[in-house]
Parts: sequence; structure tokens; C-alpha cells
Amino acid sequence: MIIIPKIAVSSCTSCPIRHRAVCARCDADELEVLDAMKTYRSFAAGDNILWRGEPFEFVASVVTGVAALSKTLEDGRTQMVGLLLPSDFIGRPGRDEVLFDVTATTDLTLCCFERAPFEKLVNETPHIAHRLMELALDELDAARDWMLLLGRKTAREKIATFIELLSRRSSKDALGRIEKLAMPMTRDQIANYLGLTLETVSRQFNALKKEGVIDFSDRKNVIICDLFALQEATGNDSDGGLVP
Amino acid sequence: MIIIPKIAVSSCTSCPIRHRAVCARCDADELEVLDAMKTYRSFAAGDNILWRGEPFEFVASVVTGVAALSKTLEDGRTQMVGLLLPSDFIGRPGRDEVLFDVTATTDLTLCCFERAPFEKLVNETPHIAHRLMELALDELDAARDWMLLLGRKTAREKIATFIELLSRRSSKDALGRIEKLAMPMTRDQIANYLGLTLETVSRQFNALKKEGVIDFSDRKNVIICDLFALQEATGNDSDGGLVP
DNA sequence: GTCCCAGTTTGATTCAGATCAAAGTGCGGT
DNA sequence: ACCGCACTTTGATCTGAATCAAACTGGGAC
Repeated sequence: MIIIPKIAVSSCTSCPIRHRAVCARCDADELEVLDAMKTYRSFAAGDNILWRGEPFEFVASVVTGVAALSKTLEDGRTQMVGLLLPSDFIGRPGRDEVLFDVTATTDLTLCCFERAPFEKLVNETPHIAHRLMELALDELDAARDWMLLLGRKTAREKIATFIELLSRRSSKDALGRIEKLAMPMTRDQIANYLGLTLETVSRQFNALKKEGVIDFSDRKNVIICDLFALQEATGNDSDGGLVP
Repeated sequence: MIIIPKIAVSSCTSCPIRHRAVCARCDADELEVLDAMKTYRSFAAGDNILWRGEPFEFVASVVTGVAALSKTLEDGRTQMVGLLLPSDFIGRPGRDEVLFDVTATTDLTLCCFERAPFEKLVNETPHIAHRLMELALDELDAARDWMLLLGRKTAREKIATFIELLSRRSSKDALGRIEKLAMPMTRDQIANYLGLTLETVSRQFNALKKEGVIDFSDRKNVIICDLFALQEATGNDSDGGLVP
């Protein structure tokens, strides 16, 4: 079967990630240049996008779907080192090799730019260079939060943090509520993200369900029944809360 | 006793981190501007440099010594999320609050700049903005390596990786050998860096000593007896080795 | 429909590292 | 020289999560 990209070639002005991606600070003229350079590419869940050690041939923004960055030890133990959600960026100025594998965990659409012309544009366009720096610093903050999780949190706290993270970055209705949280990964992938085994992930999900904190019938959707209890279970400081 | 900074006010041209710090790409004119802005500050081992949530009043490069970034859960579990060695940078453009504690783990000298004038300079000086981006991306790579360590490595692999990391970043003699590796942290601090307890750190250090991989008599210096065995013990891929 | 298989749950057992508990060690201060 | 205290080592025990081992579930192919 031929997969037809969900987003056909369309204008940047109507792009769902227009105000958050690398182009966020661009004015109309700059956007026009990007618009002319971009191509969309689609991937199916499970597809590999880049292998570790491969040269970057293109850079890209995630438009829809979720991708994962992961690292592997020689004996096969693997650890995800980042999740890329819509508006996140793949590829770095000045780096010409990927240091990890990049995989689509759901069906995925990327907005791609060829590397050489993009880098040239970055050097000439402070709006893009500046936004790229912000995105890198956001990733660094996220990586450091994850280091705390991986080094010090219990299995239960890890699962609660993961669900809370997804709820924070997923779209909400007018009242700020989420009906159903779409799980973008299998139990096995979640285990690799949290530094656990899939059995432990399964047990902790079911423990939180038994306690009435969350609920689910199929494996692809979760309902948060008690957000307060979920937040308690993350082990995070209750202060310093961010506005969603 | 009054602590006299080891590096008195001196010129950037003779600075030990001149070619690696944020000023690495600056030409003579740019360096002169930085030279006029900078002040040195010294800290003793154990001193706190910045608390989480505090506004950045200055940004700085580490000139000599080692600083640590750490995050803490409300019940006191703590995890170091970064080590700052000479030439590493503290403070980020566009961020006005620290998200972690910064502490001196050894006696430390910083080359400080007031934040507002420094940010202005960054915006006007592509050489500095560009170098700052490189430093941020290096930190991101390091953070991701550490995520793999925290999530998937055994205690033994963690200790070996830590010692190997220190050896890679410490100064070497003409033959590329290290006589004695200075340990910049206590067992407790190492434990917080590696996501272990101090007892486990102690046991693994002594296990590697017993096997003849490393040697030490006092707690502040380690000799690497068998670099190959040490590298084997890190669990890292043997390929993809970088030149030191 | 029913077969298949990847993904998931559940249970039993093991084990690496945490926790609890004393001793040791060595350096800075007097 | 001795004391005190922060740091380290060592030992005994415990435990959370890994590992091993079946069974179960549900969606897609035919």
C-alpha cells in the first residue's frame, strides 16, 4: 500500500508548528525563503530515520507524530536519550554526524531542509540562529531533568513522571482538560526511555490503574483520573510549577 | 585566613583557557573588549556558587578547578547533572534563572562577566554567539552520554566510565601519559554524579584496585595501571574512539 | 471467521545495589 | 603529639527491580 502523506505540500503560514519550531521568530520574508526550501517527508511507526554515525544530509522539524533518539551499548542494552514531539528539531549547525539513532515511534511527518543551504541560511538569519539556540537549551534542560529521573527516581516515580510529561505536552480542550492521552510508544519503548524493563513498566502502569490514579482499557490511550495524585507520585518538587 | 586568588588580574592573551572557552574564536579586538569587562572570582572547595531559582547576575567561564551542577528531589535525593571543567561556561543567553545548584567541588577560579553587558556583546559578536552554541551542543552530547550511563550501566561500568572521562579531560605529559589522576570529588559526590551510593562507589573503586586496573593510596589521586582494561570495563563501544 | 504474532500481563525467583551498622583513616587545628 | 571530625572502608542484611518463564490479548492478514 502506498502511504500518502497526511500533510501535502502546503504553505508555512498555515503550518501547525509555525510559532514554535525553528521558524518561530521569522518574519514574512524569511518565511518565504524557508517555504521555498522545504520538503515534507513521511515515515511509518517503527521506521528508522537516521542511524548513529551517519552524516546529516538534511535537518528537519517534527510536524506531526513522535520520534525517539536512542543510544545502545555493544551488548544491546539501549537507552532513549530524547523524545522529539511536534516543533522539535533534528540536526545541529556545525555537526555533520548523528551520535544516536533516530526512529519514528508513531507515524510521522517531517519538514525537511537540505543541510548545506540551511546552514548557509542560519548564518545569514539571526532569527533562525537565535531560535536554534533556544531549542538546544530547551533540550539541555529536558536532558538534565531526565538525568535526575534516571539516576534517582523509583520505577513508580518514573512512570508517573512520564505520564505527566505527556499530559503536559499534549493538546487540551478549551477547559484545559485532556479527554484521552494518546500513548505514542509500546511498553518496551517506554522501558527504554525510563531505564526500566518492560515488565516493570507494565506492573507500574497496572498499579497506578488499580489505585485509581489512571485508567485504560487498550494500550494506546490513558485517562488521567486523579491529576493531583499523579503529580504527587512523580516525586517532583510541588513548588516551581510551570504554567502548561 | 584570606584566600588570595591564584590567578591575579591578568591579560586574556596569557589565559590558560584562551583557545577553548567562550572567547575561543575571538580576534584581538574582540578579546580586548572582553578583557576590559572581566573580573576573576575565587571559590573554595565546597562553596556554593549559585542556588537553584536564583537569577543569573553574572555569567562565567571556569578557569581552574571543577564545579558541579546538581538537582535535588524534595526528600533529599540528589543527582549531579553536569561537571564544569576548565573552559566550560556557566549561564545561558536568554535564561535568567538557574535550574540547578552550582557548587565548587575543588578550589575554583571563574572569569566572570556581568550578565546584561555580556548579553549585549553576544548579540553584536557572532564569534561569541557561535562559540556559545558549540559549547551548549557539547554539553547536550555529554548529557546524553550520561543518560545512557545512568539508565543502563552497571555500578562497575559507571565507575570505569567516570575514571576514563577524567583521564580524557586531564592534562597529559609530552608522551600523552598521565602520572597521577587528581580526583576532584569525594566518594559521596561521585555517587551523586553516577546515580549510586557512596558505599557502592567505594566498593567498586577497591574492586578495580584489587584487579590491578587502577591503583591509589590516598583518596585524592588515582593511577591508571591498565588503560585497556579500564576502557573494556566502561561498556562503551570499542569503535568510534575519539582522539584525546 | 480463525490464525498468527507482536505486544502485554502475571507469577516465581534471583541478584545488584541499597540500606543499616560499625570500624578505620588521615588531615587540620591546637 | 593528640584530638576531633569528615570521609572512607568493610561487613551483614534487605529489597526493588531484573530476569526467567508462561499465559493472555487483540488487531491485521488471509
